[in-house]
Amino acid sequence: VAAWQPGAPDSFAEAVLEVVADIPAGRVMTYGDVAAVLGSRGARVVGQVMARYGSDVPWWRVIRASGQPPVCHEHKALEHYVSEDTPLRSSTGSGVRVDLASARWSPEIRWPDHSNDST
DNA sequence: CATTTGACTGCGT
DNA sequence: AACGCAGCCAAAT
Repeated sequence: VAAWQPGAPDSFAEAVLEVVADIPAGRVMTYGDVAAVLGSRGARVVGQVMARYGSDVPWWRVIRASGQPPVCHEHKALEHYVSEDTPLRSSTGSGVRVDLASARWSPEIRWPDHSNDST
């Protein structure tokens, strides 16, 4: 991980990896949101990047607009959700749905960190 | 350079 | 609520 230099995205993929890597535990973002943060609407492009380079980033924090992790990866993602205490919305019986109403996170927020303040 | 492919999304049936 | 169809966008072939 951290094989790329922050602030110097060579490609759309690099930018995606940065945003995904910025998602804290217990929070999730939809592909469309990540794409929107990058100033693009290529939700599928984000997914495509994840499929190729996502193996090095917390991809389970990036889900579909339906609140479900990528197909074929729902089970693995669920393991991470329960491990990160991600706000789920339905039972773990059939379909892992994340509570986007609460788990949705914005990379612009940045958690209140005033450990270094300079006036 | 043109075509094809998706870890997607939103709407209609 | 589930399934199908068309739109979008950047990368890979």
